[in-house]
Amino acid sequence: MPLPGAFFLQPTLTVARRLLGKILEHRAADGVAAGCIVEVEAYRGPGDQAAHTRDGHRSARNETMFGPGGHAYVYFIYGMHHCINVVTRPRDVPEAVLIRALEPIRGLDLMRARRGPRPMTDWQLCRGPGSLCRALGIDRRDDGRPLTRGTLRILDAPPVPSRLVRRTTRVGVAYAGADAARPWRLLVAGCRAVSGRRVP
DNA sequence: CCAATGATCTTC
DNA sequence: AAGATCATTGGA
Repeated sequence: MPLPGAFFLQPTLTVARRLLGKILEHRAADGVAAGCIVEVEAYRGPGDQAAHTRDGHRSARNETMFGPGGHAYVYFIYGMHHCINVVTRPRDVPEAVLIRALEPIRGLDLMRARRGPRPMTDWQLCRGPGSLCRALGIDRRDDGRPLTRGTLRILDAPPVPSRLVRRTTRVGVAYAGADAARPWRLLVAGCRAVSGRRVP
């Protein structure tokens, strides 16, 4: 079952924590692919200097973050990658959770085809925010789509036990001053699909 | 370490 | 209108 809309209206760090273990599924024209969420980062609105909505900045790119929770905020970065966020909180509270890694569950052959000819183990297919969007066939056309229904959904699954959850600082936000030090990256310990900087 | 590659944002 | 930046990735 897809998660209900109310799930996404909770405080953003709560949503981030509870998203670990849930399933991100994309039913595209060329097939279905899905994975279990194992790494996320919370971005907390106007006051968070690492967020696209810092200081209330509102533009065509981040407009989706100002809408109600439960929708996908997908943006294009570095001229070649897409990243998908889960928008949280009610309308006009511009917060979101970036999905950084998935453990592949379904459609591994399709993921492999989308990722290209480079040899890759299963757990590398959705490692990193750009990589997982490519493996699931997610791009800017998916920006603003609901995650509670339709062909891009987050499905309920058992929560990850607290003893397996680690918190660290967020990746790639060194420019954000004091907010760069906030432990708003959550990940599942011992999971090989987790991106970049590892954790004991 | 650094190049890729283009939309977005800042500044003129 | 031009220049810098970027919630990244993969290869030297």
